[in-house]
Amino acid sequence: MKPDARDRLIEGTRELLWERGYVGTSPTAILARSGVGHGSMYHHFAGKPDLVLAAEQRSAALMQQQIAETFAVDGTALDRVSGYLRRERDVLRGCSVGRLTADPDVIADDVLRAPIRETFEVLHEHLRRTIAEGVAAGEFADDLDIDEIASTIAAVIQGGYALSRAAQAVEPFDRAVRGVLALLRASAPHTN
Amino acid sequence: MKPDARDRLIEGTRELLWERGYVGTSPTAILARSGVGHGSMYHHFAGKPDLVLAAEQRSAALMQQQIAETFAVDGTALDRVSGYLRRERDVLRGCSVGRLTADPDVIADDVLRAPIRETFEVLHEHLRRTIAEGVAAGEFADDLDIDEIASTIAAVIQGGYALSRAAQAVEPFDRAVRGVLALLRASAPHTN
DNA sequence: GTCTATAGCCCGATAGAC
DNA sequence: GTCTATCGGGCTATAGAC
Repeated sequence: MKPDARDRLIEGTRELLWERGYVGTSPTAILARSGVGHGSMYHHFAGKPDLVLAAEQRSAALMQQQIAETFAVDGTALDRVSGYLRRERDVLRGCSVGRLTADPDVIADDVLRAPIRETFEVLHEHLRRTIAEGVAAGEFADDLDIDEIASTIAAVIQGGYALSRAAQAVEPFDRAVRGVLALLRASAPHTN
Repeated sequence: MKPDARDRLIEGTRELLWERGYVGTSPTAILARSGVGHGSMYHHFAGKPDLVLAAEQRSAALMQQQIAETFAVDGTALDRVSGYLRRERDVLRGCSVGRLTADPDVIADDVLRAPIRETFEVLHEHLRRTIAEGVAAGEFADDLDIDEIASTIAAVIQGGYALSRAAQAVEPFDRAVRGVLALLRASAPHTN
C-alpha cells in the first residue's frame, strides 16, 4: 500500500524538524522532500503549525514506543538502564524529540511543546521504575534519590548529543554514557 | 564610554543566537535589537556569517572565562565540580554556546563550529584535571576513567537544559545535577 | 484531492548619497 | 561611518480551476 500524501507530508516534516527545527523548516522544503503539491498540503493541514504538530506527535509516539521496548526486556535493572543508554543511535543526528527544545517558537507554545514534555515524562517514568527495582534488588545504593538519578540519565543522553555534534564525533557521547554507567556500578552497595 | 555600533551589533547578535539560533536570527532583527542602521552593519561585517562568527567568539570567550573562574577556587575536587554544576544559571534560557549545536548550518561549517568545539574542549580539560586531582587525593575511586566522568558531567549540564526547557521548569535540571553529584559521592572509595 | 497562479511580506545583500 | 532605496528570491498562505 503506497503511503498517501498526508502520510508523506508528516514524514517529510518529521525529517526536516529533526534536522533543522521549526524556523528552519519551510512549507516549500516540506513539499520538495515529500513529493507533494502545494494545494495538497493546505488541503490536509490548516497551516505550518498544524502540520508540525502532527509530525511532532508521530515522532513522540515512535520515541515512546522505542523507550517502552527498550525497557521491556529481561535482566537486572542495570542491564535495562545499560540497554537504554547503549541502544543503537545516530548520535550525530541527535534526538528527533529533544532537538525541538532548542526552538523558542515550539517551547513558547504549550500545544507544540506538549509532545516533547510527554515523551520526557514517559522516559522518566521508565527510568524511575527501573532504578527503584534496582534499589529494591540491592543493585544500587538505597540512599540514592530515584528521581534525581532518572533525570541524570536522561540528561546524559540529551547532553551527549550536544557534545558529539560540537565535536562532530561520537566519542563524547559514548564516553558520557560509559561514565554514568561506571558511576552507577561504583555506587552499588559494597558487599565486602 | 558609549559602546560603538560594532559592539552593539555583536551583542545583539549574541542574544538572538542564544534565543533563536542561526536560521532564526535575521539581520533585520539584529538591527532592531542593537539600534543600528542597515548600512552600518554591512560596513562593519561582510555579511550574516561574519557577524555571527564574531558573536560566537564573544560568547565562547565569556563562557571559557566563566569556566576558568569557577574552577579556580580553593577546596576539594568535589567542591570545585559541585561549584561548577551548581553555579548560578538561567536554566530555562539554556547555554549560549551549547544552543548552537542544534543548528545544522553552524555544525556543518567548520569555522562557525570552532568556537563551540573549543569551549567544550576547555570545559573538558578543567573537569578532567579536577577529577584527576580528586582521584589522586582519594576523593574518587581510582578505577574511574577520568575522560568518561568529565564527559558525563558536561553532558548532564547540556542535557539538563533540554529537560528543563521541555518541562518549562528548573526542577529537571536541578535533579540531574544533584543526581550526578550523588553518584560521584557514592562512588568514593569506602574507608571502612 | 490536487493543481497553478498569485499575494504580501520578510530574507540577505548591494548601491550610492551624504 | 551611517543613511535610504532597491534588488531578487523565499516565506506562508489564499484563490479558484479541474
